[in-house]
Amino acid sequence: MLLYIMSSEKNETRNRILKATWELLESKDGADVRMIDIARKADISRQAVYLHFENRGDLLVATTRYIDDIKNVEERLRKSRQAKAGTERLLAYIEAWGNYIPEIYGVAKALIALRPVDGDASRAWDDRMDAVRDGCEAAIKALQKDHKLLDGLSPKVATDILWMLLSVPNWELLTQRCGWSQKAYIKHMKAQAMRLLVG
Amino acid sequence: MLLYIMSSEKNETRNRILKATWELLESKDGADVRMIDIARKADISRQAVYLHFENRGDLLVATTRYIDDIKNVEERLRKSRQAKAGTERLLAYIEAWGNYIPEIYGVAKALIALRPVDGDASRAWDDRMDAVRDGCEAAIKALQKDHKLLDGLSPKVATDILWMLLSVPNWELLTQRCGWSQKAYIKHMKAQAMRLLVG
DNA sequence: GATGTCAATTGACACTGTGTCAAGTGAATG
DNA sequence: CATTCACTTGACACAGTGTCAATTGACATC
Repeated sequence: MLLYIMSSEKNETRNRILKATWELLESKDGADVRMIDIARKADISRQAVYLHFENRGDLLVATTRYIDDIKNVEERLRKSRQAKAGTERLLAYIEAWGNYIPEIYGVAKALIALRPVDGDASRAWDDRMDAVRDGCEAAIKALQKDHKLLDGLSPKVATDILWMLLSVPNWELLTQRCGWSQKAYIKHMKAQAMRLLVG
Repeated sequence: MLLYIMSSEKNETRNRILKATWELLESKDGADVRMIDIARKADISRQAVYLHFENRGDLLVATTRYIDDIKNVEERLRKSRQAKAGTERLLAYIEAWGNYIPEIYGVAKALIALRPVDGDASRAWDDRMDAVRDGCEAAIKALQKDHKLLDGLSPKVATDILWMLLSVPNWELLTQRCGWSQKAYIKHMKAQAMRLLVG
């Protein structure tokens, strides 16, 4: 307990930086969030940010971890794994991940924007997407076990398709540019997955 | 004829810059192509690039136009519009656009990367995507006319779905990260469109 | 109460890339 | 011969990232 408080106290500034980063990335729809903006929001000097994070990429990566912690992704996705029947599980996964996207969208956008330039950001984002792919793969495996996978579709290809369907750019296109509500997005994604994967 | 030669001669350097930009964006998989790289490849000084293009965004936009001209997009897409039956037309459009993506991929990537920062690049890319959407909409309309549109699907939603399916990020995910061949990509996209839209 | 530690501050600076400007060159045009 | 045009060169402003050295103020320890 003492240890917990200590580390919490010690990381107070660090957490304030992470929170500031998150909030700025969420609010400013663009990714033109500078280090100085973050510092100002966290009420410290620009240089002090570098006492806690090596560079911009490092900070963004840490921010995604921070959000995961607070939003408790693991918990949510675990629930989707409890569904027994293959199709139920597929739908539960779509619901869990699909509803998580809007919560990380701000950071995701910044990370994607940094991708061509920053190797760290690139790796961080790819790692996260690989994790999503694992989830897709597991859902497809469950489908296959129940003999519900569409005829002529290999698990690999089915996983690829589901992964594509649930990508952040697709969510962005449909909800931000096409004006779909989050509810409509989830509904249609479920319907599409059923049509494309379940036979 | 004289006029043609004159303008061609006059624009020789301009075309060399466009060609250099294109080639660099294609070759360097990243988008870290600097103005000086382009200038060097075009065999002129960095500053001279600004005699032909206002800024980086302007140059990138002009490069997409240049590629369109050389690759003759209009011609290709027009062919897809000649198909009479709704489903034929849908498939022809997927084939035409789907096979065009790899040819503009390098520039597309650079333009997308610039999006959060540069307003010009943003607008340029959005314009191009709007044009694709128009193509999708026309294909869906043709489908509807033939009473082939899946029951319960509005033309708007159907257009959105087709647009999403044929997006560049999806192409990137499937062919670059999942290792699909271009041929497999086209085949599966057609199959998916049929499942999702045709009833 | 002196000492040391530690987080943070301040001001300065190097570096990169974009975009601008002024002066100059060299070849073609009239 | 003078002008024009595309281009060159060198210099510079500006923005953003990342680094460094010297300093401050709080807190802990002996």
